[in-house]
Amino acid sequence: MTIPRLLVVDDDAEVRQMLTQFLRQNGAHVLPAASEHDIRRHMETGRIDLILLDVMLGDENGVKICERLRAEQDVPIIMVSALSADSDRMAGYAAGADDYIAKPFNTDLLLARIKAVLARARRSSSLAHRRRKQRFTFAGWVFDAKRDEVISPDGYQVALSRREIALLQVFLANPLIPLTRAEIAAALDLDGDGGADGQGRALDVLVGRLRTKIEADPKRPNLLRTERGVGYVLAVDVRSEDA
Amino acid sequence: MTIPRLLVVDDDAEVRQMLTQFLRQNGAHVLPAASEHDIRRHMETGRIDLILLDVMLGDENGVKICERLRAEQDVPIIMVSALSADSDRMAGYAAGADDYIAKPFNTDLLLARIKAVLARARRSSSLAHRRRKQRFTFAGWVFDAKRDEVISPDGYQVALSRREIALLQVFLANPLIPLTRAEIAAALDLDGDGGADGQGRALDVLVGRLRTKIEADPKRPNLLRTERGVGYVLAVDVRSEDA
DNA sequence: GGCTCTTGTAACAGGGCGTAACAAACCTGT
DNA sequence: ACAGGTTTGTTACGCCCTGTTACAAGAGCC
Repeated sequence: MTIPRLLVVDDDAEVRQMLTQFLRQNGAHVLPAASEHDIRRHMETGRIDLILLDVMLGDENGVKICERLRAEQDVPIIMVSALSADSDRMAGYAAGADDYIAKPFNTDLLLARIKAVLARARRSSSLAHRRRKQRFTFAGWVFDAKRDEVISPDGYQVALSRREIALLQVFLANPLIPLTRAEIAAALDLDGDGGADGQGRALDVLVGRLRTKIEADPKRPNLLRTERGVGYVLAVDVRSEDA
Repeated sequence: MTIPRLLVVDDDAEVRQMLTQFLRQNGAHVLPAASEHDIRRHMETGRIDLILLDVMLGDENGVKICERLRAEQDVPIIMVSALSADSDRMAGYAAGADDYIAKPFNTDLLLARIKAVLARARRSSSLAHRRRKQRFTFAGWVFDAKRDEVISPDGYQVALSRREIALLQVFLANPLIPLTRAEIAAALDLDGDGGADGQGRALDVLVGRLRTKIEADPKRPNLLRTERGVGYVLAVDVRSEDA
């Protein structure tokens, strides 16, 4: 329903960067990650449609990670590796990978395989996808994920832009827990982390805009509170129902 | 878990024989086939869990067959081919294959990939097999592919032009999946990709026209949604029946 | 109070997108 | 072939979305 969200896992920053850029140009949301810890953080923050997992992650072992992920969740995984021996491939498949690609690879072929895996996942689990929570209520507000609509406590319908909706969803998925700027930025596929860095106040501006639409008094936010030096929190609990 | 039923398609009797024997030794129920006709016969007779499809079938073309099968039914397909060029692989994936294996292959690896594909298909507890679709219903609308007719939720017949029908069909074939401008343009044989590029806003206009006919409120589309910077999605699921 | 670092926000700019209007191409029946 | 209607691509204009920048306000610390 939205743009596919890919998790690119590679400990080589250069490869990660290259892949991220290429995939973004082809219409995907890309969340870069370098370790199993990164993966889990992202999986908690937001929905992931597919993981592109490098096998050699420094001291971590991609195959093991794949096994663990597969045991816990049903997320499609494509393994990427410099090892092209049949035994390595078999290890990948045995660990539950949906596909196994040897480096160096043709980027267009990679794209084709990603699409194949995504298409298969979506074709078969469109029901499961729809079973995701569809309707959130918090502090009198109602957010309908199906129609991307927000209704204020006094019944007015409020128009949110796509970006604002995406941001709201990140918070709704993590009520009451403070999210760092980096986490939010990653979940939104925003490049620059703001704050300390010189560049990229996009997140602050975005939060501001959302506040003007859903805060009773944007000057004194009650819902989207600032955690100084850290990030933001959705300061109320959220009730979610299926559609 | 029941014994998987595989369809082995190869026009070379020797290869077919070898594969059949090997797979049977590994606990599969194998049905040999040599042509598209054979495939269809078997698909009608009984349940098939996976098709192992050779690309070169004498005068028949495996890729085309794969495309047709995929359009009609939701059966996992692994393509097998002596052609190992990236472009060949891509053609396979584009035709909807779940995996692509180049000959000669390691039989154990083949087994691993078969298991991987079967595992995923089983995990996603395949819905009913889809037959050739003649009639689509979505959000109350009915599209009859045979008569190129569209009927609105309140029973009125709506006249769509050729181009509009073609566009609608592209979306109906990919419900809930965001399609890039390029993909849609390619499917419609539209030359210029629009948006950032200088030329060719034909797609936007076409989408707009379809929206005026199909959307309750064209200003705020609920069916044909825009994915900014990417393309469009049909935002509702589609139920399709054979005529 | 000063100093510094962080956050809020107004203004701006670039680009994507919707759409009205126009013109060319395409039908269709005569 | 011709006339009238329909369909389809192009163009132009303007709105809206979104990231950037610059500056103001605030928070914390000494």
